[in-house]
Amino acid sequence: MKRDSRLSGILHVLLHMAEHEGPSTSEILARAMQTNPVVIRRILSGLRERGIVRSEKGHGGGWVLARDLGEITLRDVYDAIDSPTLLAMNNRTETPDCLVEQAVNAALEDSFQEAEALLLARFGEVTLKTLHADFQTRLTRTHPKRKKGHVHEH
Amino acid sequence: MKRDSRLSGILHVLLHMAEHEGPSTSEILARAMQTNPVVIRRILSGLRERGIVRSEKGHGGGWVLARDLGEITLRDVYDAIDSPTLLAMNNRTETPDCLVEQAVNAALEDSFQEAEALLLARFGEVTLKTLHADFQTRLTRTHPKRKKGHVHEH
DNA sequence: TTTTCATGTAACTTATATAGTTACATGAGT
DNA sequence: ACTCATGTAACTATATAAGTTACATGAAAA
Repeated sequence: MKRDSRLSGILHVLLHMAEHEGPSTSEILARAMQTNPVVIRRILSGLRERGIVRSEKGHGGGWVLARDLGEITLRDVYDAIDSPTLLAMNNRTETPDCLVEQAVNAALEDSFQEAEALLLARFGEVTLKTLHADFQTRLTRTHPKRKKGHVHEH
Repeated sequence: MKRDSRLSGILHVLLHMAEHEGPSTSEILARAMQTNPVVIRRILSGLRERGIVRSEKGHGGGWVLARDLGEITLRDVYDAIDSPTLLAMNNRTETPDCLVEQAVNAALEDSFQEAEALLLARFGEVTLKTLHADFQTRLTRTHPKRKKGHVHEH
């Protein structure tokens, strides 16, 4: 299976939006994420529906965060991209007649649900503000002199 | 991504092998798992390398468990099918230059690793004997009269 | 010793999901 | 009117699991 990297990608994009003065166009954001503007618009449209970002058309248009960084959890973002499948594994049959398979499925299902619950709980604990603070720390470590540096080379 | 159901499928097959007197052919096992014999042979060949099953060619040949049910954990089986990816999500870039992306990746990576560790730990706690006992319980609930029933209709 | 049966394995096809691209409509500002 | 940016449908590319075909290998039975 090709693994889903939308959450990782879109968090990156959101933090860039936060650093950017005024609206960011999907073209600029796509460059930061090294992908196509349509991919950005597609993903961000989900976040717009959830009130995480806003978009404007035309001159001076683009995307802005609709809430404070501290008010956006990874869980919010995950939900806004339509809660993609977390686990790469599955039970072969969802509701098998075979009692052997039922026993197997029940055991696996337990573990799967625990792992999913743990992931979602972690996502709920982390806000974009947390990530932004971590970024600032990394920036200071890398460029100790500069108070507020550039973000990257794109 | 298409989700991996090999673990679920092969556990089912192993328990059927345990119930079956003498060697089970890949054709019989494939019928139980509703798939192709080659798929069974392909997966079981990994388990053979780990000493979980043995196979014999020719008349009266087929597959048998090489160890006691209590000596085979789900973790053993998982490893034997080559430790497939557990999580359906990925970081977009593994070692990004961008500090923003590094902060994002680090946060996600933490959660991902916790979830994976939890799954593997659970797999390590459960043996085929556990699953077999659960199966027996289900059997008794479904057919209270019978001491030792058939397994299923395949 | 030939036939039958079962595994071993390579090569190919199918199915499914993410990601990327093209093309064009819509609407806001200049 | 012209430009810029989003909105979105439709198509293509890519990756991975799963299923299938075909045939070689080797063991037991006839």
